[in-house]
Amino acid sequence: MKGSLLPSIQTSKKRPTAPETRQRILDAAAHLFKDAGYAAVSLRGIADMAGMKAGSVYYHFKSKEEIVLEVLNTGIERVHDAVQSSYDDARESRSGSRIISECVKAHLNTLLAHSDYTSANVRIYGQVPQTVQLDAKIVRRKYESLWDEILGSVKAAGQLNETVDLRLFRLMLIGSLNATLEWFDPEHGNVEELANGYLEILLNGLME
Amino acid sequence: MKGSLLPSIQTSKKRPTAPETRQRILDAAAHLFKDAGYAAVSLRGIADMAGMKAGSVYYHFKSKEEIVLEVLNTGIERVHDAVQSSYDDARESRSGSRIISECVKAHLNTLLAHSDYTSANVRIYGQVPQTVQLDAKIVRRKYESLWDEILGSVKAAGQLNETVDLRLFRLMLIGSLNATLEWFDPEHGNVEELANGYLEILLNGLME
DNA sequence: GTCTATACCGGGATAGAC
DNA sequence: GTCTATCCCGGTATAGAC
Repeated sequence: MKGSLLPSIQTSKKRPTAPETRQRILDAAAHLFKDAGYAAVSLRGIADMAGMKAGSVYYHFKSKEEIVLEVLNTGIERVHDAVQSSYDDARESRSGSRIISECVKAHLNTLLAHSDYTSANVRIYGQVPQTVQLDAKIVRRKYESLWDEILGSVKAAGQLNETVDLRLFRLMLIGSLNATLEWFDPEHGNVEELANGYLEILLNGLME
Repeated sequence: MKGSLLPSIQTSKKRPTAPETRQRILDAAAHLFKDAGYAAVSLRGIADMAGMKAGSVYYHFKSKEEIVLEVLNTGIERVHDAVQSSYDDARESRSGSRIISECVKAHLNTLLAHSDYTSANVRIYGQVPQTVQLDAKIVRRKYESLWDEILGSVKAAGQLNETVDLRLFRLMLIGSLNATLEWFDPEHGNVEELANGYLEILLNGLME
């Protein structure tokens, strides 16, 4: 499941060409998108950062939409992989709070420190054309399912407050984690501390 | 403190003209901005929804930036007023959870059901030019201060978990509330139920 | 106070030389 | 595989008639 199954946006079969240049374009696009949003980023700007002229980009991609779709999907694939891997490791512990903690840290680290693709996804998903959103939704949903599986397994082990609505909690959790993008600066703050602070509130609650 | 004190963006002194038409333009802009983002909305689109031609808008506003700045500030003023009012009412109860609950409900109701201006602010703040962001930051900070006051008063009454970092909690709280904009549909769901679900997790925590 | 007309710019995208 | 040149469109903003 690399970049496969992209219904509406035509991703020209298999690109036989220059995987390295392709990457440079995608890296540049992800970096610019996460800072400036979708519409504000021009192909000229992307090309410039990738060290080429705008026209040359079209040898590698059919359109701006094809570029952004690949950025979007790569972004989710990266958090998905990171969280899946943390989940696989932590589930042996059979500790619900341990499992959730590790997965939250994986999500935050990928989002804030490791991947422009993931932060670009969070930042611009709501700004891209509907057709792109529709295509990107497939991979997104798989990521949501992963979290439902994680939280479901903890609940099944009887380690969760019975009254908590899992879907609602997942939405709140991912939403609050993604919202850190608006204010957290990884240059200044420490992601581990951030995660611990959030987890304390989420796991134990606010009230005395 | 209506729309006063706007340093960088020149808001032409005092508009002696047609407050009603002005409102129509701002209403249209807020509505379009909250759905499509900043760059994707054109002055032609705003004018169209306000029932006029693009050129006419410039009789009322100097630029797109002046329009968006006013939308942004109005959006914060509205949540601020709503939350302040709920806070004033609920503080008599001297119940920390009651106070927080009412203020959270006021924020969510304004954001999701009552004000396009507030949702526009949350949605597009990160997309507008730096100059506009800088000007809009003043009003934003006052709103953050209000929440610091609310949470601080509850903590001072000894009703909060001692270990909770108030600034971090404020960021997490507002972030998670604002993130509901991405998925919650007020036509389908009930804001009161949403608020109750969030509050249960935030106040009591997730773990058994 | 709103209109039409238009200037001006920068966007995405294509064609063809190299 | 990248370049230059160019097309076409739609954006913001202005000028001047009404």
